[in-house]
Amino acid sequence: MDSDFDSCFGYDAYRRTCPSHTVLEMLASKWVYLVVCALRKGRLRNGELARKLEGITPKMLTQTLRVLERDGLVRREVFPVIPPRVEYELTELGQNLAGLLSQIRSWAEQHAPDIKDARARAIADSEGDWAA
Amino acid sequence: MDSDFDSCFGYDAYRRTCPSHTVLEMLASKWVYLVVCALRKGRLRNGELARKLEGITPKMLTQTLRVLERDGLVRREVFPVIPPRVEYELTELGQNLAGLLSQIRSWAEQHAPDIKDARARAIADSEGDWAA
DNA sequence: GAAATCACTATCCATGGGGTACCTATATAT
DNA sequence: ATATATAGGTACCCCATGGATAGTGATTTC
Repeated sequence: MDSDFDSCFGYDAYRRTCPSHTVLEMLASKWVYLVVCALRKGRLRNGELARKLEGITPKMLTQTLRVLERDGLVRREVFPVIPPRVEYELTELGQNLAGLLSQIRSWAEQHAPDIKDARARAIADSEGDWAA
Repeated sequence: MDSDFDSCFGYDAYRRTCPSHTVLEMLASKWVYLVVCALRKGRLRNGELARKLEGITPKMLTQTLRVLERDGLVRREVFPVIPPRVEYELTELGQNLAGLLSQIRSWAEQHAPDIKDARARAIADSEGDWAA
């Protein structure tokens, strides 16, 4: 197993029309990564998420949470109080995914220096072209 | 370990200015996922990739490969023949990442039915609102 | 009574993702 | 000799989306 094959379960993410392709499209978002990772350790309120995810705008936060809720990865609970209180938590499916996304985030943090170096080298190389 | 902590290695992907944040941003692309996964089993030519990734346009393929090359995940080899021959393969860093991305793709294929159902339910629920 | 909290919603703007057409040079087909 | 195909791109345009800013309603705080 371990995804040695390109496609399992009868679905093929390489195919435009395959449902798994649209799932991959949904996951391919910086904010989806970060929101799911942030919720991994427990339920959080909108404001708590906003403070944790530096630079996210209210619009993007709500938009991302709505998509995750629609796709069954996040559960939204509203408390009918004033001022309003809304909490978000991962569903079982969401927790399942969060493990993988956390590994990606961890990989990004671990290899950020390598990639920074690669980018610097790419720029240096391209600047050597000026006298071609 | 195993990313039980939110940030390791002194990098924090939640911070806008952290290099790991820009790495996550780069990875948050449908075509990056698919190109890296496609190269996992060996080097491929531009045309082979184009045929494998249904629906990718030449521009997006080239753009994606250039980004991956810039970031040190893909190596590009040009053979000076006519007609031109160019091959792409993962670097060691790229192969390292490909394992994780393949797991995500595999997860997407495995859970596509669940998410399809969740979306159908979301639509059904919202359509029940018309008489609210 | 002015400001802040809280969870949004609405509106605007700009970036860039994505599509189409085109390019170079050769081999093959007609 | 002309047309087509291959191969790996580049140049140009469009619009959808990401992202910034401002507003909403009710309540507690200073």
